[in-house]
Amino acid sequence: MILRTRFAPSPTGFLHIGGARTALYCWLEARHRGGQFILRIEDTDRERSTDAAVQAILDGMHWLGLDPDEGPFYQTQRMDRYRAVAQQLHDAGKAYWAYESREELDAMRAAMKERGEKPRYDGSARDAGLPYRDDPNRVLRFRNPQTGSVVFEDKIKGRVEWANAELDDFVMLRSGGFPTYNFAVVVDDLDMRITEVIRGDDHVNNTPRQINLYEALGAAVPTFAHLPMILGPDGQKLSKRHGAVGVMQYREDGYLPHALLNYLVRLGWSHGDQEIFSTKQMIELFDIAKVNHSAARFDFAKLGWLNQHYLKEGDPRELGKELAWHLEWLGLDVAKGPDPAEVVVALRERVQTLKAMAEQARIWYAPIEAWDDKAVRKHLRAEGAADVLRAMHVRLAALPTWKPAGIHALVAEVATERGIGMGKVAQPLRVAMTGTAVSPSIEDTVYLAGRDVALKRIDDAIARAAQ
RNA sequence: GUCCCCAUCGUCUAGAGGCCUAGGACACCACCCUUUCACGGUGGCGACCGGGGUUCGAAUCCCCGUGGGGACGCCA
Repeated sequence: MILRTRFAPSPTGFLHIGGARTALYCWLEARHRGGQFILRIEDTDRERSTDAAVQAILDGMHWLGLDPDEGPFYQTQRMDRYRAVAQQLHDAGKAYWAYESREELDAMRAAMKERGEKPRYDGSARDAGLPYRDDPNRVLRFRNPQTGSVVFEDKIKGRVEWANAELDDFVMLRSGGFPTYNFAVVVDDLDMRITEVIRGDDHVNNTPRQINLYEALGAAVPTFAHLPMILGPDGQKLSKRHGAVGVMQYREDGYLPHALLNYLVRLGWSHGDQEIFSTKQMIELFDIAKVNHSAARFDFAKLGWLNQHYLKEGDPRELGKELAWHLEWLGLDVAKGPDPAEVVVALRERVQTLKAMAEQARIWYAPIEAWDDKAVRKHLRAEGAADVLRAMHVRLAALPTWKPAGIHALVAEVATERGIGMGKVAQPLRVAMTGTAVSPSIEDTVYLAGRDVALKRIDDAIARAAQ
């Protein structure tokens, strides 16, 4: 039997970091073991599901390169099937109709809590044999076993045993006729021939109910693997405040999909001391059974480090395309400046994200907007700075080929000629080019500006130095 | 409240009874490199939650405590 995993998000929000890791692990497990990866959208909650969220999830998965072998399947398109299975279970005496109102249910739970018990449905209608009737409170409940226990071998957590006495008769079909999560999941996983269910830790306690359902259906139970949660940097549950923004937000913030994948694969799993994994290595080495048992915190500093690692390793042409996207996002016209691929090479050792890179590259695509007073005073109005700038202007204007190496030679020449350090030449020039005292190597900074812009900025700087 | 799970540097983790004087990475600090900022290099700081067992020997196994997380819906 071929291994099949699935990622089954509900479209009530974007694909966040926790979901992305679950998807990655499902995908890796399938790839590692030559299986198939299925995507299913769990949209039975019509109140909260949105088309925009569906699209956000699809976009996020695609951006990360986690394309499914099958799907996306949508639960809302399988209603007939859920109803048929529900009917079948009802006819077999394994489900029953119940008509308690929400208020009654609330009161029931409140009373149990009062008594120090676990709040749950008390099974009032379980043996009442109530017939189907048109009632706004009508739900179909599963007749869960009341004795014994459910045992399963979780691939991550190990043996898990759950007393049936802890479970209640959960709702399978809501009053509107829509299936609930616990019911739909089982029917879907069965129909889609899922052999390995990999999902978040928050589903462990749903597992025993689902296993009981499989058994009521006389079906084979898949294996389960429950992933520990990802917490925010403060150790609290991930929320919008932390990293719980959509995966596409990471793109906007300048992260590379593979950096995110590499970060995520190491969050809860490891292979000795290895930190860097290519996609191929992840597939080769990933082992669901070696996933950690404890929750992990999300750390932006390490993600940043990984991102820069891939910025430094990547193909400048490819990275340049993505940089162009960020430049446009900042409202800059890429056509008005240097080839983004060259900018990548000049800046990738000094930034962690493409967003920061685009911001620093601004000086080559648009006029200098802000002057750093301190830098102007210290370098532009320094003794001999104007003279150095004039000398550079003359030489740059006459430079035969506009290349970094040639520019560097001129800077060295002017410094030697005057018996001053390189810094005395480079810094005034840098401020002239950028308005600040910080930028890439001076030859790259000048080169990327282009000859015309460079000469004009030197003129402007000489004027400014005299002010 | 009830049930379930978890517990090694600030963070991610290595560790499957002696290999541990607890290793790596990020972060942090110092120095080196240097035309700025970075990158890089070298070094440093830094952890087995507490208490009981088991054992010749425990970060590793067991129990209790503590702390953290999750779940208890006609949400997933």
